[in-house]
Amino acid sequence: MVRVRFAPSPTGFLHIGGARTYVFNWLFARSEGGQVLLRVDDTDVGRNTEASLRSIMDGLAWLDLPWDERHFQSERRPLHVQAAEALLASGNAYRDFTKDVGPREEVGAGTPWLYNPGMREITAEESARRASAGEPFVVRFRVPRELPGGVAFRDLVLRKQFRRYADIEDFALLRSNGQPTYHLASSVDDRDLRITHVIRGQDHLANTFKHILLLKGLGSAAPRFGHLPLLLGPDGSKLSKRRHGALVSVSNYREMGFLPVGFVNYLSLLGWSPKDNREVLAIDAMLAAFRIENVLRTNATVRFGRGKQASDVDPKAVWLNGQHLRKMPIEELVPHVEGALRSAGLWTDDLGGSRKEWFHAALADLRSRMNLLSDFRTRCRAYFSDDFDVQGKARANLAKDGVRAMLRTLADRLELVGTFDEATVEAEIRGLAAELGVKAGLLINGSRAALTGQPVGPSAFRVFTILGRDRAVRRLRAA
RNA sequence: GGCGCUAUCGUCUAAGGGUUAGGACAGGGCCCUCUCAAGGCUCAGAUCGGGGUUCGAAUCCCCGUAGCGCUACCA
Repeated sequence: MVRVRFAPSPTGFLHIGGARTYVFNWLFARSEGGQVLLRVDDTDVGRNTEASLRSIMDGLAWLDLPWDERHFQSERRPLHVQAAEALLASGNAYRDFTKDVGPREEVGAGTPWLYNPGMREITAEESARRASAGEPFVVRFRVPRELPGGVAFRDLVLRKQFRRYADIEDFALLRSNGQPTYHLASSVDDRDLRITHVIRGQDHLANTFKHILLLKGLGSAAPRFGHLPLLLGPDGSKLSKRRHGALVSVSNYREMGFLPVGFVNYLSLLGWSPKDNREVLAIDAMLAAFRIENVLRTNATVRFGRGKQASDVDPKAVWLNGQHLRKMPIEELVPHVEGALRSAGLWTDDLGGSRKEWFHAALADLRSRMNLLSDFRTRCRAYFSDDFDVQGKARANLAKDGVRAMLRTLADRLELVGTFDEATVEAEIRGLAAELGVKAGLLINGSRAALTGQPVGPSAFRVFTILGRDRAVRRLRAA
């Protein structure tokens, strides 16, 4: 049984790179009939925040790709400590009494740091004595650097990987305060939670050699690994919360009005493709086409459009969302639009009841012009409320010679016609235009402006029937 | 500095020895048309550089170069 995990640390909001990692894990596991676990890697107690955890959970839930289990790493701490002690006992780890010097920032200083001198040689007896005497220490893994070989594994994405023991540093397992490090906690949990495949960013590649070593020291088999290419910001650097801020926050996309499937589709295409020129993919289509070995090895740039606005995301993402918006069954779209309308106070319960059919029909007419859910509460406002602004160009259309008077005449006539359908409305408008000797466009565009406050939108005749006779006539007169 | 990963239109990508190097977004044009979209058609636009191997290289190898990652008692 395939079991994957997504392991965010709650030290910031969910960003687009994390979301993509989740999407790839999910697609891989589900396409293999496997399970998806969520593991909150909260070992760095000092940096964890409740707000961050909430942001991550909300963001993942919004993606609508459900997980099977959720675990908190902090709750598993005894297991981690136990593993560290086992490694210490077997000689695969040792105590390092060097005092903490903080981050080593001397990059470019020549030889890389691999271990602190003198510490590997301390005998077990002396080590135990100093520890019980209260001397602070960190527990490090003893990399068998005296051996000629190295760690080899076959990556699901990058294929054959190898690193010499001599190039792997003696990484920490336990901090001097007794807290497990990420390496220890993550590896031990992967084992205990029976994770079969670890799919994570390429920034973890160097860690993987350590984790394989660690697991081997524990006498356990390592899972399979797949390292995803990184997502780069427009400036070319790895996407990060710190550098790219709200621009890469998943909540930004949600607030802009992305459909979960539109957003997931966009993410799925960053570093992967079904190889047959299809791009607009529903979840089941992604599932059917997904192959982890088809994931690219090259980093992808996330575009933010030309401007610097948070709303100015990759135009292709918006396009993809629009494709889903107009291709998905209306019934599936409805709850999303409902949410958008609710947030603007435009939702009334009859839209789900007595006027449900009308609502669905209106969406069918409107959605080809929309790309984001938010468009329904802005550009479509006049269809759901009598309280709407008249845009500049629409105002200009109404201000043209005698247009307002003509619209009132039109209102009078439409009030009297027998059936109120598109053909009738068109006949009345064209007839009136002919009588008055003006171009039909004058009345058509004027009508749209009066009815919707906008210079653009669906066929003006259609707008009449969407709004219905009463509202249409009222708005013509009020223009 | 050390250790790695990578390199195709502006961007996302297809082609894993043989194609006029394909598609999509964005951009230009045309059609449709009451507007705006949608849709259809179309134009422009790329194999980082240099060496090999081969009848033949975007594809395999090497060297450069560039970008990115890692190089913590962060994850």
